[in-house]
Amino acid sequence: MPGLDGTGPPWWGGKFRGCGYRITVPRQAILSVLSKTEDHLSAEDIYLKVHKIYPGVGLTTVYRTLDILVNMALVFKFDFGDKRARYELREGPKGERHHHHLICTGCNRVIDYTDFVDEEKDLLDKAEKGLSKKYNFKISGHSIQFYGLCEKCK
Amino acid sequence: MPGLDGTGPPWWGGKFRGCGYRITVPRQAILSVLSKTEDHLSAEDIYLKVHKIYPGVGLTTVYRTLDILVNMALVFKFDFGDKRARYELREGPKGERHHHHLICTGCNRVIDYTDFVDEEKDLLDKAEKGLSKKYNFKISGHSIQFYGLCEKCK
DNA sequence: TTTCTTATTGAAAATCATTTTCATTAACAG
DNA sequence: CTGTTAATGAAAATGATTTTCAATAAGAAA
Repeated sequence: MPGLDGTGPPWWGGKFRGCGYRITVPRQAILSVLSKTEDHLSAEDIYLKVHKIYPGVGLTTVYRTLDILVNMALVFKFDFGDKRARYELREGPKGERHHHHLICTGCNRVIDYTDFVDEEKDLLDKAEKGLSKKYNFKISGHSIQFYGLCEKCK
Repeated sequence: MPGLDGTGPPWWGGKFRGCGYRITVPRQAILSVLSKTEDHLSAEDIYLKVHKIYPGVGLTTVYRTLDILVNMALVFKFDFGDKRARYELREGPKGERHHHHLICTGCNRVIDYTDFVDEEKDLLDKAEKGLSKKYNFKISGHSIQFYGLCEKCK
């Protein structure tokens, strides 16, 4: 198999080893695909892209690798309400961008937005503190999303 | 079939007709179950409860009815990350309570909370206005949830 | 480099919530 | 009471994801 292109976050090699995982061609290919897009790809989207370059890589491996990447906190997994999960590298091509999603219930298009995230952060921090104390809950994450109809669909 | 107990929101009879739907025994039974719980029931949970009293009612009908109820805005449909959808009557036994969810990723327990919902509402209103203008998006709803580990699981 | 161990893999089968199909039944308008 | 047709249940279909299992390849050790 030909070598990879070396794109993608440079640090995951070490992180992988650190977690006891082997660095394999399919895993590199999947990370490479994720690192080259701004989109919210489904497992099958990723499979198709990887498959073009490495036809040997199967869908099962894509699922397994994505699971690992999510557990390693290298990748976000989202659920936008259609059945398939979507995946996004935490550190995108332009560095980490904290953002949320605007989901069109008409065409399933997803718009990233970064407006209000600062205000949101304040509120979320406050809520997190209050809730974790009141309910004795160890909060590890949150999700905010808006649903509606995009320009074209409304 | 024996009659129903007459619990549940009193107004849905008319609302049903208004939408051109027939009032049937399975539909009444499902609404009755929903109106008697504070829990976040899955379709199968509801099926099992309904089935105890009306063994003739099938799971398919539960799914179909829930779909209708969600579309009529009588019921909320949630996705807590385990695969099954959860359903909640909008107007619960104690009247409508605007609340959000704290989801334990350990045991899948869900805690309703109403703290911070006022502050959240302010933020959400502001965000909704801003986003709908900026992205020309007609916002129809939102979802906020926190994930973490509950008392027992952490 | 070569060998060895075992994590990783792909293909196919299994899962499982949800949806569809279709012949039968029951709401309810007239 | 009767006719129309929406609603129903059982079974089959769907579709994303997971599991199984024998074959393969990563990387430590020799």
